[in-house]
Amino acid sequence: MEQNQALTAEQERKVEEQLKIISRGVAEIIPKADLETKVKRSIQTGKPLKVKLGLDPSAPDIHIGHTVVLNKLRQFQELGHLVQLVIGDFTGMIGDPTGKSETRKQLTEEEVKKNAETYTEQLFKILDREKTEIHFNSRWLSPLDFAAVVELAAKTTVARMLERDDFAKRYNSGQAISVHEFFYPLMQGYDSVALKSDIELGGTDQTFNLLMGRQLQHQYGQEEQVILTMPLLEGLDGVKKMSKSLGNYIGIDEPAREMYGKAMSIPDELMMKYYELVTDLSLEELNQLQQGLKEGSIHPRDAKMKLAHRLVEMYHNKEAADEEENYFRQVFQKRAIPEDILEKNIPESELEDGVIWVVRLLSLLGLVSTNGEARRMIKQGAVKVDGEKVSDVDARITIQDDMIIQVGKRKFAKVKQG
RNA sequence: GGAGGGAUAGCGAAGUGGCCAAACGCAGCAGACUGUAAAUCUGCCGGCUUUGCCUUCGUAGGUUCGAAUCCUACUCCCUCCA
Repeated sequence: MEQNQALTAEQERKVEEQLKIISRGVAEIIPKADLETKVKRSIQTGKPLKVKLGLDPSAPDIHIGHTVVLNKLRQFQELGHLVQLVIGDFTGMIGDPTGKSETRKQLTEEEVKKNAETYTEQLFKILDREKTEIHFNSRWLSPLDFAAVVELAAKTTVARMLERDDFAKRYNSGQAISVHEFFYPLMQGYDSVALKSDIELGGTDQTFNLLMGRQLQHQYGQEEQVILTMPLLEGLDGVKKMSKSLGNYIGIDEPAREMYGKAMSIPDELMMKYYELVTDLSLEELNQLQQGLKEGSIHPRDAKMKLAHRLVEMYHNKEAADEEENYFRQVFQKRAIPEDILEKNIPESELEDGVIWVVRLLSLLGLVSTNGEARRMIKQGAVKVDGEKVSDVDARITIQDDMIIQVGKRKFAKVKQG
């Protein structure tokens, strides 16, 4: 990282601009000085930087939490750099212990392959295919023999491993840590060695693993990568990190309606963070919004609707976004009945002279999962038939075509005579 | 290898012969209030055409009129010692 020839004024400007874009929204850059050096050199030599992102193929659906990092990658691409996606097909068979309080289940080779495919399909909704390399880390990890593995393992210490927060916690609380779990950071780090990455991205929870890459590169005689961590996006619950397994996520492949609805359900406090991390609003727009919310000139609900609209527009299109906004107004603000509700036939065999027991009806329509639930809903006044509350658990309903059954605020079904 | 502790509903956690379908907390669901937010209050929260019945307290047997609770074996987990 020496050769510090003077840059032209034009180049200086470019470096500054790149650094500004790269740094925006980032949680941490380790170390900042190296980033500057690398960017400078890249501009001087015209050689793109290799920016690595490791993907864990255990949860194949990309959600907007992932997009925080992906958007940053796209920015790199827009600046002319090269993205190295590493599908952890090999690592996936071990399972990343990060943030998990217990040993993760290992995936089979087949599961991993299948998940990886799903991944790449979705990724290019955000990334530029032309400037992306896809690597499977089994390519360099499977050929390693035991001697090589021992050598790799010798490059770090148990004490160092135990610095990692979740390992430390588990160790101290007496929970099991399998020895093989120590290999995960090593392998991820080795990926960087294999690819000679310049920069590695990840969520803040990945910091330890990313640092391992730096350490290993150093020990293998390479220039160390710069680490860039992105803030973790909390999920719909507003507390925990967005993740598929917690079910608090918005998937980028989800239907527009789901997406809009889920976006509306995020806590207010998180709204700005979402705007900042997952939309492409400019800084000025962001500030305006923030100001408006603070002064009370913008209703938080409206700001959130705009966010929901934006998201749907990004992953579907404007028409869909408009439609869902409209739907939302209809159903939730005016408490109206949506036009396109699920229709379902009630088979003749369920009827006795055209009459059916309410509880049975609800479960046939799939509005409840058990009869007990149906009873509960009825007792609590959550059930309406054609707008009329049904409060008798034993009520019999005379089926009519187009009859509308409602459970709670959001579940509707239309009865069709079969 | 030795000694000890544990396994209870989605999770955490009480319960140590009948009052246990199992306290309590969390999560979830519904109602009220709202902005399908948050907070709050109320109710529900194994299954069943439900004043009752059926299946559940790691697994399999046993004792008993009666077992989540006692006995036996097994599986898994943890702690300490080596």
